[in-house]
Amino acid sequence: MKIQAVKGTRDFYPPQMAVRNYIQDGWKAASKRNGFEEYDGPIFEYLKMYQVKSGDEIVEQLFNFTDRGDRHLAIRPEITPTLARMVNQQINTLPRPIKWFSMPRLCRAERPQKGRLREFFQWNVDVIGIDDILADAEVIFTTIDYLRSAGLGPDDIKAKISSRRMLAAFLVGAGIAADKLDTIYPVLDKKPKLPPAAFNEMLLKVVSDENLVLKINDFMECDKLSDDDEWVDISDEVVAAYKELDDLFGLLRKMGVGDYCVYDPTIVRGLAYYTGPVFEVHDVKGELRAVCGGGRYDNLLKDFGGPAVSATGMGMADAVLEILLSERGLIDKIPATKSLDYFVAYTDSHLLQNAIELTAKIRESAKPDKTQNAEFSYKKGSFGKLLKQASAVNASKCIILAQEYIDKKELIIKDMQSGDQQSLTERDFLENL
RNA sequence: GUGGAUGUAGCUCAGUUGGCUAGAGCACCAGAUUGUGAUUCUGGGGGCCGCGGGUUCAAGUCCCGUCUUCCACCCCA
Repeated sequence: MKIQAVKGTRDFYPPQMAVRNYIQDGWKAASKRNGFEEYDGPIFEYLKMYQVKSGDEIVEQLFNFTDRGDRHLAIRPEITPTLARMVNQQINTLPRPIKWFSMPRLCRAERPQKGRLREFFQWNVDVIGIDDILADAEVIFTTIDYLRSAGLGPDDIKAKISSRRMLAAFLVGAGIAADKLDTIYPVLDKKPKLPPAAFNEMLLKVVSDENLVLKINDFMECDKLSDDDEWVDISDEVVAAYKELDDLFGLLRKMGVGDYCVYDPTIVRGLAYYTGPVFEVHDVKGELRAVCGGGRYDNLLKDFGGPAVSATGMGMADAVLEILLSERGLIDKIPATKSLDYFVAYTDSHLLQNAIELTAKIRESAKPDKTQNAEFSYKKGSFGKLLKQASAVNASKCIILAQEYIDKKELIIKDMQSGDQQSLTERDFLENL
């Protein structure tokens, strides 16, 4: 019986695994450069954990099951609830700021499409316990720091930044009841995707006031952050939120990533839990869905039964990122084939035992800080074939055991690139490894 | 969940109005080549033609269903 891979999943053969490792190594390195520590949690949690913020409709969109103890469980579709749970459990003893990152494998039961799979990896970076725009700046910087290190420049990607706090203050200042905001956000989030007329119609349905529709359009079409704009003076809260956002841009410029950052009020994010700055990174051409998204979520820990602790963070999935890197030719150079430091060959099959012994000694000399690998051939072919095999496995050096080895324990070391050969006694060779 | 496209060797694909034993290139394995490799030449292994049903003397080819993949919508944590 032939069994296929499940819909929306990927098989990582060595070449694909090399790409995945390249991406994840980059995530990890950027996290560590910026002072984040790695954490992880279980791959499944109680189903109700994901219903806390998203309601029952979320159940259809995740893989859930009942275990033999009749527990209703779900494979994690995101790691933020796990993070909230873990932090809440130890909130009194964890030193602040809590700067953690993770690269969880996540599953969502959605229809696959471009840049969207049912199983993927998502880099998460969060700063918890700091109610300061500095933390937001650092999360955004870390995100850009990684993308920059992967080879993406300000002409390739932009971090579009806006403020949920400012948007909320503006809407309330314009006359919208605070308890209606959650129904308006998902509509505003669609503005970039809809033709103006359709958007206005949708918006009118939730605000029921044509003047408000115009005002909101004005606010969302403003692409420069400036306190000259008439909407800034609506209320003290708008002024405060404006100043905060302005400070954020100032910090990002100081950090040297100002070129990557633009103000974009159409970045709303559908989710209700954001409370401050929000951002998404997009490809400049606008051909792909968002590379990542994030923002401040000051109420989440409290919603998960913990204390009111502020937090800000970001999530970046591997799917869109890989498409983008690949389109820009940035993952072609990854050595997908295996490489070998030493291939041990011999001219006479009697020397196979010696080759095995020497290979083992080279491997033994490898240290954690100095890895080196060595192989011999399983096949007892002619010397020509062994050399052919050395080429095939990408060996940088081939060690040849020949008559000289029998006579005076001398090895021939052949550089596979240049073809140069030198002789060395086995003892000298092993001592200099 | 809705709609469109798709499926032939490991990969990229060809396969005539339905008609002999389903092909090519690349990849893989082996030999040419028993002390010098990566390019050359020769040979070889690989196919439930996605799966199931139907029409037909005859189906890779036509019809129906189903699954996968891709794309868009819904949703987007």
